[in-house]
Amino acid sequence: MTSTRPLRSDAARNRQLLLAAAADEFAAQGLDASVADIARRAGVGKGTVFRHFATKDDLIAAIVLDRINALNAVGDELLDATDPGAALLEFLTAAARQRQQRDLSFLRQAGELDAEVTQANTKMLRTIDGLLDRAREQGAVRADITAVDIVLLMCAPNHVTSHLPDAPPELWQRYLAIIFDGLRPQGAHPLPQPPPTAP
Amino acid sequence: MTSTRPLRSDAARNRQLLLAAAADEFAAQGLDASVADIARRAGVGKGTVFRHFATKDDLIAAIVLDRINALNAVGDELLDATDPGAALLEFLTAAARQRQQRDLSFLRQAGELDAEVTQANTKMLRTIDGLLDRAREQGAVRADITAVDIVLLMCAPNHVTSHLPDAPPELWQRYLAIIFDGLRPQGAHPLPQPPPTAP
Amino acid sequence: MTSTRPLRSDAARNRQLLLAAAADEFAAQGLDASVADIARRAGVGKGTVFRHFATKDDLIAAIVLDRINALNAVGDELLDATDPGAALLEFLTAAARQRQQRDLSFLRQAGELDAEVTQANTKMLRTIDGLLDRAREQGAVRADITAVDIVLLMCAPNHVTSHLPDAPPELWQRYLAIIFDGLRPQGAHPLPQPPPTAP
Amino acid sequence: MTSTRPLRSDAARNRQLLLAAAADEFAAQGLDASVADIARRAGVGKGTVFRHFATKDDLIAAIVLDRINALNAVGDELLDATDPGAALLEFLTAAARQRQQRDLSFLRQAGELDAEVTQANTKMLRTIDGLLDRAREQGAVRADITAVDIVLLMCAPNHVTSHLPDAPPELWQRYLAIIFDGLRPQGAHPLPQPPPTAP
DNA sequence: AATGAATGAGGCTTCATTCAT
DNA sequence: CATGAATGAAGCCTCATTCAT
Repeated sequence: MTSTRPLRSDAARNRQLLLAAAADEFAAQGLDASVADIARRAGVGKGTVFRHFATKDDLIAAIVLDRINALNAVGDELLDATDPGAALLEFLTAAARQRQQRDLSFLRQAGELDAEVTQANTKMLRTIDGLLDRAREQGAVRADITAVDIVLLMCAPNHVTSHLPDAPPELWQRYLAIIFDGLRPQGAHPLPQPPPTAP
Repeated sequence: MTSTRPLRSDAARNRQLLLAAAADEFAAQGLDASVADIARRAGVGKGTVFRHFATKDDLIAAIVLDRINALNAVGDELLDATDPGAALLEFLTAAARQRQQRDLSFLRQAGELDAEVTQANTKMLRTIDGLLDRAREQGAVRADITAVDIVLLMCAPNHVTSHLPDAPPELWQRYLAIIFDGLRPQGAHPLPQPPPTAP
Repeated sequence: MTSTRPLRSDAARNRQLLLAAAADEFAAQGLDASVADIARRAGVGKGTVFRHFATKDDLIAAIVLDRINALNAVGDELLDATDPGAALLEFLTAAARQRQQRDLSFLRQAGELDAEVTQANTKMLRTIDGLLDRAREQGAVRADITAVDIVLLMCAPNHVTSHLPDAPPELWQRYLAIIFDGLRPQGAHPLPQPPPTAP
Repeated sequence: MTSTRPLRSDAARNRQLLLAAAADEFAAQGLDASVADIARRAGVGKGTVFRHFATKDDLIAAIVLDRINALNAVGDELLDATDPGAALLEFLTAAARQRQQRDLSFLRQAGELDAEVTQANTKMLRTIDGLLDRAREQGAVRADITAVDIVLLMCAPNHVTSHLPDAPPELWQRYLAIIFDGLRPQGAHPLPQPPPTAP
């Protein structure tokens, strides 16, 4: 599915419809939104979902992959930004905005999925490493933070606000700001645990 | 548990067994761990679960209630601590240690549940308010942080580490430290969004 | 249980309490009222129900037996009545009043139960035969009716009114009257099917 | 079935299979025949039952609706019959034949179910009113009988025979004849209770 | 002898997935 | 290719019955 067949015009359209519908439905109902609901929202038959994604998990993985790739694109552009500190914040902002509303933490589920997601994740780590290095050089970020730290903290703002029934849609910005302040060198205290390794 | 019947000798034991088993199972498999699995882990029959908790949701609520009450107890003691900043950190540490390993964020689901949990939550907010006031006076915490902020951020360290398949059990301390650094006055930047109100 | 042990004073009381409570509960909720509900209504523990009646079916059988015996007593007295036609109507009235409100047609279920009920049923048939013979002689009842017919038609008035959600409590009298008119010789048409035999 | 979708070729067949199987199973085991048994008898999977009838109650309602509609069709034709008295008897015969063997008195349960059944019931009352008026004019039926009486008495013949373990399949005709004789003007005695109102 | 805790079979229902149309 | 019908495993829950207290 990486680059097998070019995929016919309307089949490609259905695929996009489905990814969008699934993302919406998962956002609205959580990870156990039913395939039937997704199909209905996409305006296609239930069977069509399985023609495009052999498994519900595959569908989830595809969404995750899409998101990581989009983030990677953003990240790559930001590597050339003039203000590295602002660039890193921008990256985290982009990440949070993506998951708006509800925390789509299928990341874990998807982590068990093969090749593509893992690969995209690895690439993301490299990109973040780049952003981080530059920000650190600039003194915008404390020294004891690694790319894995960033990946993990990335989900926090959305998760945190998901506990509030009627949170205003941009509330995550508040918590991203707090966390980002925690990443600055000013007032940084030594960290009690070493950074984790593999993502 | 409010103040109904004393509960017979062994029934009480089973109730505790079940609460523990359920917490474990939820931690291991997420919120949709099956009642059957919980019963099996507790070493009782499936029916026994329902004798103690009329509904799966009731079981969840009971766990949540237990935890909130425990936290409230810790919090109340910490109100008398000599170092208010350390006390707040201590409180957050206790909270995170409770959820060890995996993020038990049924809090939201349970929030919709009746009287007792809501009430305990309200009390927790008041307790945190107390801790926060004192820490703020001492200059250990920035001024623009509210008790609701704390409640929301409380879950973050565990959630964050839950994305790592084989995270070391104490890794959450690292992220709690980072977040707590974000709560300090040093290096604090103005927050882009106002604090949310009702929990 | 026929006449084994005299049954201690309060045990006998509990037995009556249970029979009454069960009859009420069955009348109120239908045949699948739970044993727990019955016990609660009787004000005893669930276990006590099973001490008195080994099985839910046994409990039902006991109720049925009680009722049949009561009817038999009424029937025996009516054998000496001066107006045989009125006596038969009286008997049917007594039968219907017993089942007031809801049709307790456990008769069938109970029919599968051994000795006692069967025996009481047989006796009832004989009693009805007596009532019927005398009424027939008097010309109050058509000739082609048998005791089994009476036994079967006995349940009809209550059953019929049970289909009305808010039937007035004495409505069954209306249908008993209609059916009884159908048993009179005046305007009787030949019956298309022979009378059934064994009850 | 109201007027939604045409229903695909084989789906329609399964629907009929299910209705038939359900009626059989209910007749054989009473109203709490299990959905699993019904599915097995229909030769389909358990899930298929729920594809066609969202709920066990819906299935029951569908059966009831089918039957009432069929009866209504019969009744409408009989409105044009030459002998009104015979027509009414014919109607009651059709009703009883439908429920052959065992009394399917889900009518009450279904009465609580929405629109369609209620509506069909109302129509049935009107039809019976028509049959009754004409029979009364002809002097074939006593004056104090209402359509609701007929609806209620309709179930009696089958119910009555259901208490006999091995009743011959046409035995209900005997009791219908007796009851119908009770509806004739000859030998009618005044009724002790007024007719009920709403069905 | 009574109580109520424990049990597990069985009921209804949902849902991912397969398959005939 | 798309559709939606069919399937059966699995989930939550109820309840008659047994058993320790």
